[in-house]
Amino acid sequence: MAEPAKSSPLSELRIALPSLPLRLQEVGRFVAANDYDATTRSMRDLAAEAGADPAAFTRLAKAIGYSGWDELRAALTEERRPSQTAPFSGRTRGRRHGPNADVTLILDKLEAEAAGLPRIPAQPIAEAARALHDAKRIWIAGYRSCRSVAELLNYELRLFRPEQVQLVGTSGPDDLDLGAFRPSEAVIVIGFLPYTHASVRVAQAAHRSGATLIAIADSLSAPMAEGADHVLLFEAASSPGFFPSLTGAIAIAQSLAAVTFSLGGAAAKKRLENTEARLTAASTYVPEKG
Amino acid sequence: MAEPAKSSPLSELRIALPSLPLRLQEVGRFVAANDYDATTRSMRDLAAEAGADPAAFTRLAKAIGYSGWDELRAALTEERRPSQTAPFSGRTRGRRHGPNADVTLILDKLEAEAAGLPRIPAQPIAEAARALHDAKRIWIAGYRSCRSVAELLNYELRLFRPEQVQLVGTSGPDDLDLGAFRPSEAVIVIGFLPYTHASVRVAQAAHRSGATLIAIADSLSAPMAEGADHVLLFEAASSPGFFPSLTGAIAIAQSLAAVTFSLGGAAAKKRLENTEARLTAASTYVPEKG
DNA sequence: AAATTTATGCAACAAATGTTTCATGGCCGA
DNA sequence: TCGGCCATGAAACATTTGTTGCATAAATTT
Repeated sequence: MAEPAKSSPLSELRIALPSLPLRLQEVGRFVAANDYDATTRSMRDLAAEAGADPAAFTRLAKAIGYSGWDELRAALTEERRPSQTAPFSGRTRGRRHGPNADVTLILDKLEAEAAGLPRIPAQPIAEAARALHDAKRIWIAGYRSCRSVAELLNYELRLFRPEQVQLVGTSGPDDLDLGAFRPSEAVIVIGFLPYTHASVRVAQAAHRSGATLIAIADSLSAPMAEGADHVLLFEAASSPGFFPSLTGAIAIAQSLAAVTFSLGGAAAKKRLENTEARLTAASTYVPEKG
Repeated sequence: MAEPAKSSPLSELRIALPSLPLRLQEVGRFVAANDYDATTRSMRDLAAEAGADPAAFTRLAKAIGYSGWDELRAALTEERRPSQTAPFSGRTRGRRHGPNADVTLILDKLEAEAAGLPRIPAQPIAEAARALHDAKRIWIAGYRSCRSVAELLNYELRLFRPEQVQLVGTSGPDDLDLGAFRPSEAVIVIGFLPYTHASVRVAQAAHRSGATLIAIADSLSAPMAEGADHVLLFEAASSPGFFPSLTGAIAIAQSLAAVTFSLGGAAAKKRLENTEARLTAASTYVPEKG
């Protein structure tokens, strides 16, 4: 009947949590959220802080397969021990294949993407943000994998400028929107190699209309960057693996939104607070633990 | 005669060390070298390992100005507490405002996000990818800003597993899909603070159904991580600015897709080539100039 | 509605913890 | 050499620790 030892005590706890009695769930959550205190302070101390019975901690430990609280605490302690894990990266560059070829791939990917971020030029982002700030309306377009970036930008900008931001193609075929661009507006197009015809069409329409065109792209020579007033560059191919990396584009999008927000000043802050208040009132969010 | 509380218990110890009796010096060195064990294990345990008398620890604590070993240990514990705030990042460099306050904000943001990426644990991603590989069907859910991550994952996975990947809530209300989860399937939920009720509902439904639950979250104690078979952690709050950072979540999503693809082997490669060929035939892409 | 199981708080328990006392042994100054 | 002083280990001490038995409350089944 003894459960086989799983990977990590915290994940064991997490897996078992939903099937536990109510009070045990409470203390389980408390332990997961305060695992450092769990390893350093006494069970009775924790019980007092969690507002629970000391016995609940013993029962919790037994419920997830340990002989008692002491054993659980020992497992948590060992997991937290600092020395065992390498402090930072620069590891195991050797074998290309092997038991953890996957892990190696991931580490290389993360490292490469981390290296790419500081190479993003900041100045153009700041300038583009000012253009967004001045625009009467903001259109956003991105296709295929870039659609996620477009939607994130749309979401964040709408938090404080709800009536002036719009995704291209939400209310029908793209072509309907392409004729709606005006000189006082801004159009953001996101794309990288291989470039879609759709994104190029949007960029051209924006240029023809006289609207401010902002391109988030992987190259200055990208077709949607032609005629753009602002080009924000990132490295899509910098990381290993099959799919082009989007972290750079996401980072640019979020920086753009952040600076535009800060340019908005008190008015933007007020509108964002209103939006958040409305969402809270609609109980969209799970209330934070008290 | 009480010494004033110095900066750090470890430096107090180091300063007082030379003027202590021989045995207390030994014990003091042992504590300095094993301070993690000093905070977690019992005094007698340490004494046994150090080959010293338990009483020596009490005397050591008193010798450097504490009321006893308990108080010294408490000080060491507080010093080691991890969550004090962000572990590093030299933020607020120089001027807070000025002509390029915006550029500074962007640079800080990019730097912080770049620093966060290598801290993403890779092993859980590899394990989750294997679970995805084995799943008969894959569901993906993410709300509000996390929707962009969900859609990116959906897009990339569908490139090579078109019939088995689906966003929760595309074909009607979410609730319709929640009843469709099966034990042989996998459900991916993305979310961070503040957590939406919708994402928690999906996670709970997945757990109840017996499907493999994969949570991409900012904390082990996130409500959608409860009962999850795999939790992939990233730092959402690591970067300055108002909006939580999504680069970590995006990087995880792309790594997950990349590893899952590589697990798919020749079959996945073949299907992706088919998809690409179809898109090329439909002239979705702008032909590369050459 | 009654019976049965389960969950939970309380209190008592034995074991372990940190501390203190005491006896011993070594050291230095008279 | 003697006598005071301090360092040190062993054992006894009062607390505190994690645990468990028990009675009650809640939930579930019959």
